[in-house]
Amino acid sequence: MEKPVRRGRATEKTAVTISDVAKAAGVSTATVSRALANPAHVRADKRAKVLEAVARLGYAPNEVARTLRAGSSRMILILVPPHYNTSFFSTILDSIHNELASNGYTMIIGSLESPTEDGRNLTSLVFTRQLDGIIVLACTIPSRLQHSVFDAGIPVVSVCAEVGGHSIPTVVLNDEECAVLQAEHLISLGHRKLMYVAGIDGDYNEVQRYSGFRKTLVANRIDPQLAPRFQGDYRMQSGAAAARTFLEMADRPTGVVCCSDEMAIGFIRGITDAGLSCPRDVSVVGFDGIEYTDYFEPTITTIRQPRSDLGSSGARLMLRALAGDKVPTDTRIVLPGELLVRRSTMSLETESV
Amino acid sequence: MEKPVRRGRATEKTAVTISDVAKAAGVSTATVSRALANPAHVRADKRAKVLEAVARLGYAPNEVARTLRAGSSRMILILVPPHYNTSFFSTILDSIHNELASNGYTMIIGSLESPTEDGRNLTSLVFTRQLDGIIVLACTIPSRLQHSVFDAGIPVVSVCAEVGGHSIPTVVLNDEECAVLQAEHLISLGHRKLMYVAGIDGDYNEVQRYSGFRKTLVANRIDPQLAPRFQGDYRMQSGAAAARTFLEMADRPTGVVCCSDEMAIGFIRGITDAGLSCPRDVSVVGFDGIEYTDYFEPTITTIRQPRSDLGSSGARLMLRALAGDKVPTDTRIVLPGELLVRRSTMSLETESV
DNA sequence: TTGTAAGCGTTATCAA
DNA sequence: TTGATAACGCTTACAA
Repeated sequence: MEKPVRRGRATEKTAVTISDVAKAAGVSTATVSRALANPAHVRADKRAKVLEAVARLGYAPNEVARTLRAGSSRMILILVPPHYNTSFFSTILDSIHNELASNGYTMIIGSLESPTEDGRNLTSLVFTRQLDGIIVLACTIPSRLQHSVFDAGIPVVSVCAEVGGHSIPTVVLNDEECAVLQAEHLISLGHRKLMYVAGIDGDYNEVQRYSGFRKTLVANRIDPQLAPRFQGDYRMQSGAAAARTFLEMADRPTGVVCCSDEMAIGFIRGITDAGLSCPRDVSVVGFDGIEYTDYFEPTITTIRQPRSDLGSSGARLMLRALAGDKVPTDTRIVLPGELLVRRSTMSLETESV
Repeated sequence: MEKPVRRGRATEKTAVTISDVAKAAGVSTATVSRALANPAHVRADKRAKVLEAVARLGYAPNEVARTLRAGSSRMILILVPPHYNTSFFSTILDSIHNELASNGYTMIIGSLESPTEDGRNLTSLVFTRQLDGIIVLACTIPSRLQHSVFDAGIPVVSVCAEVGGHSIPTVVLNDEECAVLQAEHLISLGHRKLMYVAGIDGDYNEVQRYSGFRKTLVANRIDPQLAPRFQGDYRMQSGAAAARTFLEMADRPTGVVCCSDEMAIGFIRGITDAGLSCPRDVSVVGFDGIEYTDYFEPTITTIRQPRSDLGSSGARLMLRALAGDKVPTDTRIVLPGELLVRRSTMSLETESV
């Protein structure tokens, strides 16, 4: 037998490999591999020897080699939206992580955040890092990226929004009904001149919520055409911009429905700077239920999203798909939001006292 | 020549490999590899043929195989603290990402977030996924993890805090001086009864800032022993808890220095709920400069951290180390913070008018 | 139940 | 400058 000649770069710090363990335990590498991955198929005494050697040598399987050979990395990519609000998403990420980790999967986070990030990095990540799956979190996927994401042949699950153009298993909030809750709340307080501060135009959540808003007006015999709609982008600055528009109106609305809490905060800041007061001069409802709404002055009436459930339901859908279970592409899990009434809204009557 | 028998699992979707390209271009796989990684070492005409084939077949090198062979993944792990505040960290992550991405590195984010995450996942990530480096972001590393992180033989850089016990290249804010700015600002407004709302006990930033706070009192002939220190944890809830403690005091301070913006927000919420007003009854200074401070009512006086610079400086340190440059372990880059005076602080005299 | 050995897709050494 | 080929460390089909 020929002595194997070492080729390639010299390993600076030779890690413990499976053959070291095999040698130490007096078995073959195959047995070590089996003892670790498939304990039932290895006789107890050998298994014990292997485990002892593993512990003694501090062996950890090289995941890169495992991935190359087995064709699966046990890594799930979570796509998060640009400028995502951690106040909102961290809970979701956390619940996804818990669900995946307890099933042996690692999650890595990819964002379309920076200007330099046109998705090419992620594309290559998807194609070349042997990802096992992708969870899309409230993202609109650029078409360039869509191509690669959906062609990679790995399961994709969407959470918090539907991905336009592709039918994939999805977990969403009952966005439309929640917007109904927002508007009905204001109307029940006597407000009939309403304004709508929109999220990113065309965005799934935005479309759903605006639809609920309009339907509620119609149901209450208010002409939706007369309710101003401000085009925002979910962020605080656009809420402040909405306030500027609001302030210039001759016949100002008395109730404002916002598509995010951040915009509600920005809006209230804007009208406060102009000497108006919330809720005395105008009632404002937010959406999401981020922690800040409970600390802001005034505390903000909003829709609480079941973040943990959204995340874990999405992760479980992914795990099912990874387990080979054929999850129908039209699977929709719809979770209910909840109206939290706080101090940014008050009845119109009270105001005129 | 023997026909190679296909062993192992059948590949469902055979991706384009380097040998497909080699075949199409009429060269060897070695030449393809060189044409891509080391263009100068390949004759122009062959290189052109290779590139054409790459483009035509849509070839993307399998990074897993590359990593296994080359021993480097071009992946950097960013360790983020539990419950990290995105409002603050997203800018830092973004600048790190930009710096790394433009040098061919991918960043992955690992957090010590969840209760189930005791660091074992990350340990295995470090050891088994062939990471090239670790950037520790404002983290206190659990000792269990420290072992693996520092023994992995890859460069580690710390950003926003020093890692206790190990000397590694670090980028930090001049925390102590910033705390001096906070305290001096209040003192210059006539406040001499000051309270300090602390971050996590023993935490690097906390220690530095408290030191600056105490020094400023001493320099102004105020006995630091008489200034109450509330033990918080950087988060909003603990700010509200600090307010409850404050409210019970017989002789209430008139100025409050907080170790984070979130605690400042929580504190103001707490005293507002009790019928007090900020800044009329008490002046409050935050720390970090998150966007919310500019939207909260009142807007909050705080310390602005140079987040982009913190991130990119840290990333550049990492890139230097990856390039083989021996970065001294005692490297310290200290960046200056800036006091932003807003409306949560006012002069004590004005109050007594 | 166990061992042998092929092969995952790349890079890098060596010889030409 | 190029090609043949040996690893990288692991899993797994197959034979024993």
